[in-house]
Amino acid sequence: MKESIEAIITNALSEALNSLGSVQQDVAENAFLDIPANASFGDYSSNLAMMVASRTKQNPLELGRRIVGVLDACLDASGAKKYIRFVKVQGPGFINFFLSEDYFRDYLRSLVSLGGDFLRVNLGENRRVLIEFVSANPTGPLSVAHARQGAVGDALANILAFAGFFVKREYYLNDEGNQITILGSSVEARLKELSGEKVEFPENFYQGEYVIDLARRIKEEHLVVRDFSEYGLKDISRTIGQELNDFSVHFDNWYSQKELRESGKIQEALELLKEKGFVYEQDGALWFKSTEFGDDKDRVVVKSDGSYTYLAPDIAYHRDKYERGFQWLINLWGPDHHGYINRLKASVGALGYPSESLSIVIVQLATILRDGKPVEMSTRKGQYITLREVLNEVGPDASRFFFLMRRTSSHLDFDLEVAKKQTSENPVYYVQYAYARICSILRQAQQSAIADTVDFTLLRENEELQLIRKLWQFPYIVKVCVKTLDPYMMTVYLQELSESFHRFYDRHRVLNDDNKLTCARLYLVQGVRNTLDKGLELLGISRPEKM
RNA sequence: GCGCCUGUAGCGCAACGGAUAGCGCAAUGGCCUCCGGAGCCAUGUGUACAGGUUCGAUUCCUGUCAGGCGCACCA
Repeated sequence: MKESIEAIITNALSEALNSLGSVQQDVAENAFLDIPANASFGDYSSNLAMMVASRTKQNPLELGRRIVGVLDACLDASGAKKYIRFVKVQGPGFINFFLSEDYFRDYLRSLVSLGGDFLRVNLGENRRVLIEFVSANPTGPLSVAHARQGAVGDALANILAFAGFFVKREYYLNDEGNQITILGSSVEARLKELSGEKVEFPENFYQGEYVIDLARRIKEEHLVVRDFSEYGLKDISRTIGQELNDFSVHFDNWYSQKELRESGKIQEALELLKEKGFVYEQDGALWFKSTEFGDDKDRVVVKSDGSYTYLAPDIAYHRDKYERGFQWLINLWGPDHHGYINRLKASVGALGYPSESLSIVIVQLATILRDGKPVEMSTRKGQYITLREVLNEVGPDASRFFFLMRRTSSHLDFDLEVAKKQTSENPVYYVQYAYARICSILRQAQQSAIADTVDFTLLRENEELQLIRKLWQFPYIVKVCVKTLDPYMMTVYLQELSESFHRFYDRHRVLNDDNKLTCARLYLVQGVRNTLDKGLELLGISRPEKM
């Protein structure tokens, strides 16, 4: 009952609208119930009256008042009325709902007694989601761009799982092709160099220091390597896995492109498209009619020399994702791939799947600044800041928070010098500090102070009620993250929650002379702890009990 | 040339088409006999430009200007 008050209000609103006879179904569906930033506009706010009024040319304020007039009966029937202090039409026609203090106190009671699971929201209904991210070519260490994708993808996967989706994380491993061949040649050339041979090292070889390291290890350990590509691939993949692990980014599956090809699935997928009449031959190549699905031009899938373009295995790969039973595919890509969205969506459409079942999230680049100047990045030249360096310099918690702090679609400037200098001023510490403070309080609290029966009505200070209200917003924030496919709002929320806590802490003592009050406040900070704990966990950030 | 993203306070960024455009940093001044001062409180300037859509625009549309990125039978 308590957690579904949102549903009750939504139902009551549409019932009230119905009883007024002016049903505008499409409008009513687009109306929303929002938690306004400003508490003076209530705890829930609906724009329903304005939406309908604009369509029917009525006065929104007047319509709002008429809705409120009949709303009372609808709410009364559901038994929710005792939790609603009043409903008011404000501003240009918002219908604002003000919940009672007891409602919030009941929320706190449930939160503490049920713990983190109480916060869970079921939006996914166990729908199977495959989220694919990072998928960097295993030809060099991960860059900061990959790091950001890792942070966003991992957090997003956590949030989706928490919101009731069945989530699997996947890394698509490009373990064959030109790039890998060149990698092998690069390693071999460096090895010869180390042995004193004079070899040429072409422009298109991988120039990075790590190739030399790799070759040096082969030489020093007297390894017999038959296939340098294979060796380089294995070694670098292992390094990538290790780095991601140190960054708390985990995958359920590493999907090999090589195995995909060997399984014959690429051919199968192309046959399928052929049967459906979506491919044709021209100039000796095989083309996919992606224009029939909204792409600007058709795309080659098999080159005139008989080899596949990148698109061919990708079509097969995505078909395989669906074949494995996933209903929703989420791909995180860098901005350099945005031109690729249409053709992949076209592929999915051609295979017969709804285009909404594939979501592409473009993770904008993180520009690395050193001494205020952007660092040129190129995998080939081996000039870039690696995930490893960021981890060493800034640490996993701060860097993860940092990568998530801006909207995923926004550019991110990351000045290494500043990040290092301001480590203690990084917002992540503000949040973690709140957590550590609470742990400290709980350590000092007498066990006896935590009673079975708590009088939550003792929590009546402004800062206390505001803090509980903030706690109560957590499930709403989870919903926003799912809707926007962006963990960013969670970072904002955790900072706001910490702020509410610090303010409360500064003005009121938790451990005080009044046993009953102490007890109630201990429950309050326990609730804050549960919520911070869950929020940080979803973002993949540690919760230190001492700092 | 075509396409995508971005122009908001000194800097970095917020604001499902909503209400008085917010937050952090930096700056100035206050707050520890008391649970962790990595904290709290106070102080203020702004939507690149020109039109349009509507009850209402930072948000949507058109154009101009400025910045970033992408436009392969590469991956």
